[in-house]
Amino acid sequence: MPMEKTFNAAEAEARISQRWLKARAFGAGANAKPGRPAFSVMIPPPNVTGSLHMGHAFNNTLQDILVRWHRMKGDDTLWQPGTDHAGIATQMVTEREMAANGEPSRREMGREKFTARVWQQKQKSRGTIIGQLQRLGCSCDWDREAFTMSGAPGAPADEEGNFHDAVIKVFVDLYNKGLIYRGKRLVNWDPHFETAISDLEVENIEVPGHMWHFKYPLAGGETYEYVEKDADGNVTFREVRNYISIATTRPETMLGDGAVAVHPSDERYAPIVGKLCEIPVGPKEHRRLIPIITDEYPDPTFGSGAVKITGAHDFNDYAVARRAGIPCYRLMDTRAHMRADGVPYAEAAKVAQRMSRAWLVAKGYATPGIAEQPFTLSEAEIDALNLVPDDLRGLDRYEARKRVVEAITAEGLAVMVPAPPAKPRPGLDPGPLAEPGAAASDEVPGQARDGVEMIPYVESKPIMQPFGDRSKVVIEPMLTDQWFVDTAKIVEPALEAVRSGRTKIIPPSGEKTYYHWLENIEPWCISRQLWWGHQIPVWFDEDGNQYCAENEAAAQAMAPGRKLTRDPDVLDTWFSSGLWPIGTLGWPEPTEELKKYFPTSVLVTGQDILFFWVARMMMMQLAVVNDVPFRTVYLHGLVRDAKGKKMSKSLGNVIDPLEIIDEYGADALRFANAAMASLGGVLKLDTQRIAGYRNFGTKLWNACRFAEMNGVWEGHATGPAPSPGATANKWIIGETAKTLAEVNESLENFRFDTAADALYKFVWGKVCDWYVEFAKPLFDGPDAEETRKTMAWVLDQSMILLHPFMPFITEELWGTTGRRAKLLVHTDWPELPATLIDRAAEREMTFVTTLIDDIRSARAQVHVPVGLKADLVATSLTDEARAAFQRNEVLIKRLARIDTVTEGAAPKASIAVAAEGAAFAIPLEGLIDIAEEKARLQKACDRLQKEIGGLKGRLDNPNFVKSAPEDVVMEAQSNLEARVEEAAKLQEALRRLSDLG
RNA sequence: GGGCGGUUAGCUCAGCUGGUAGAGCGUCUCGCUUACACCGAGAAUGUCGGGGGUUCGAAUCCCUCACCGCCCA
Repeated sequence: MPMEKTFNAAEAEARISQRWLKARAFGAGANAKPGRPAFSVMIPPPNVTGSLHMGHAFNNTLQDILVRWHRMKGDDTLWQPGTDHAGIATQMVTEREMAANGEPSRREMGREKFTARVWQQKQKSRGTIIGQLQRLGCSCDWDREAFTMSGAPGAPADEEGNFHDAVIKVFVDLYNKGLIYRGKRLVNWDPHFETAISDLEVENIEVPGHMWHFKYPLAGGETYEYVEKDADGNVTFREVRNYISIATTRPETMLGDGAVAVHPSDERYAPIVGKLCEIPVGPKEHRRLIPIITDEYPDPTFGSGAVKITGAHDFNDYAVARRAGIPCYRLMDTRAHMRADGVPYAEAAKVAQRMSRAWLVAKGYATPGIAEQPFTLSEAEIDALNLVPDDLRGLDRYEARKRVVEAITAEGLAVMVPAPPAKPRPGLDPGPLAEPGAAASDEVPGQARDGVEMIPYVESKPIMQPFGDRSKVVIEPMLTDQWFVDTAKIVEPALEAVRSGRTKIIPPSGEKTYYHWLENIEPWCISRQLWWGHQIPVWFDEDGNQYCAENEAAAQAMAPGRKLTRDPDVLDTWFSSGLWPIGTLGWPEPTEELKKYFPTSVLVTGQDILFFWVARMMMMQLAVVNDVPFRTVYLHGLVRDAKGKKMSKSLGNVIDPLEIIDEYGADALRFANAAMASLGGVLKLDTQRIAGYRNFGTKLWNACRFAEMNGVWEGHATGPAPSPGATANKWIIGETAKTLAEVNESLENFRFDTAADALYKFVWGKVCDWYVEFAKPLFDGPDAEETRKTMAWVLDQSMILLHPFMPFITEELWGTTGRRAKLLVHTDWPELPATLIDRAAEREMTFVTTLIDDIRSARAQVHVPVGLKADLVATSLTDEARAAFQRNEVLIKRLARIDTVTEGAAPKASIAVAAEGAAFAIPLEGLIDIAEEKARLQKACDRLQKEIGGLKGRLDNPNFVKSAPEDVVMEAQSNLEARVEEAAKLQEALRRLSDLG
């Protein structure tokens, strides 16, 4: 049955996939040859509930190319697949679906039932992305599919694997080594999911915001002289004040202020350091007094130079508070509503007041009263204090903000400025952004003073705000008990491994980023207040003592007779995926796979995930098994749309890889991915380009179809390169060997783009454009048999070399073009010696192809009809050129559309073509426009002259000849000679035409 | 503010350790020559972001400025 005109990807892909799977072609060690090394790759596990997007498609294409290549080379290959339980994301997806179905909420269900429900969701979703990866052609060992939560309590019976035990064991080990600790720390709190998240899961986005300026009155009506000076020390402003001016973007957090801080060098506030000031919110009779302290943190040039310190709700403030011993008062609950728990405000405020007083005494700013006892509170006692005034309790943080601003402004404690356009007073400098009343809700009637309308000073300005990368709500820094990995203690080996080259990161800029992050590593918060995940294996007794053990029985054994409760938190998903390399290979069992495939060869992943995952895997593997997880890390950029925009649903510019596969086939998408994969930078995806690579596949298809029509495949069997006699055949075999070398070298260096480029140029530019054309006349001559053999071999090599890039179409061709011993997926990657490259054949074919090109170009430019067969006169020929010409005369005549060839003098009316060692003329009396031909020749001469000028200039420069390497000088010399020769021939032709007039 | 990267043909990008710019797509002209119109033949197009420097020679190395992007504050 003759071949179709095009490859039917939609029909064939599923069928071919099935064949591979049925043959277990992707199993670990499939096609491995004795003595060959192992090659292993861990898939970056996609979210189990996710679906394939372009980033996955790109990432997995590259992995598959490497894996298929190594497998064909006979390496003992493993591509380990699997999915990630993705704590927050999966919990979110499940809850959303539950709500849509009208199922009971998570809280109504309770933890156990909910967890079971998420398992259902997982089983339902799991097939989606795995199936999509298979559609892309990923040759993972699917029988080994892993899951980061396999083996966890509650897992369905048919759920295989046991990743859970590995995770728990690592936690216990690290805990016992003192590398994991629990503590009350300020963490990023997601009020939507009501869990802590790591700083990497926070996106800082600049949004429009406001900065309010408020007066904090000094205690007891005290006053001081506030003086501002310019750079030369001249006084520019002087005023007696009874307050200190504070700027804030978050007025609601004033309730939790523990101090006001100024820079130690700030002379303006020196007189009042160590005094108390009043937080201007809350019931008047219970206003809290807080100390004015010094710290390096406040920037004297920013705002008023004074900063309120709210240790429990701001990371910078937290650091200041820790340094100064200032208490941190938590104001909000898990949903970022103002706290409604605890004793009434009046009582809490009284206790906090004593804290301030005690601080002054402790720091020596105040002398203790005779009966005054030192006053301290434990962390837990401070946390229990709710300093939210009764009327604000239970409010959302933004509602509370609004109320606080209103109350302060009404009381006259907002800093006031004259309404624009009047110029504001010095000392306040609202700047151009000063905006009366700010948001409509903040509007307060202006107060008349000295006849000028005064308004509250509220700056409208962009502020950086943290958002949860999943929930998209504003993150609240929150003081909570969390578990941390003491990363500082395990970071050094991870740094050392890259510094020493034990693990190589490419591109090298990735290494710089890696160092930068690890050298400034922060403790890693690994607890999450979720239900879906690995529950932390720590139990507490009634006294709060911790028992860390692999299970409850073991914990109980550590605490005989005590009643234990387990920590309800789960581990950060990245903690478990951090163990992906060893966990998927069966660790802690000393499995064969672990021995063979660990450390893994290559990790291919996006550069956005360097910190999240790569760096943490490095730290964890080194800490747990004292070895690097991978030899090489290949980082690639993010896939964008054709204009470079990030693909997002809201922008509507998402390109769905599955739609692309439907329309163009997986091979086209894969080849496009490979061709785009230059090192570094952004990846802009253009469907036109994908269509181009679909066409490329068709091109190969049709070359094979042509071969079939010419009986090339009859009796064909895969074998070594034939030894033909015809130059064209020798030449294409050499080209094949050169291409193989180029592909090998490119892939060794992870240059998927240059590998793809080399293959494209070879298959289209050499095989299809030239070799197939050469073969047509050869099939009619004495060399027909060897040409058939050569073409079969060359097309075989093309299929083999393209297979890692375009597995489907090549496997299909492989199956339809001959009797094959094995599937292409397991066919040996060729080893072609350089001796196959015949330099003489190469030179001869270059002569032939450039001559054909030049004749075609000359004809086209002077509008000789393509259909017209012209005559050719060789006006001069060296012996070598004559021999080359004669040997390939049939090819030249056919492709350049030449009728007869003679040697002799050029007729006057003819077009001229110069070649190496030869000059030709095509007599075309009456057919060509003399003026046009003259113009063409003149243009060619001009171009040559310019080149000659440049080359001469260089060679005439004694410094060039003296300092440049010898081969460069020689090359310039021979180039010059060739150009001069060519120019002479064209000049000669030009002269002949001029004679004609 | 700190760090990293980018700025090359209309578009998207290559261009290694300095030797005088390339590929795909798009554009234009011609063509149904029995593998392929998802095709063939031909053509056009760039003071390699600006300025300075090193060098016989710079897209390539150094400095500087401008703009863009990413990461971290």
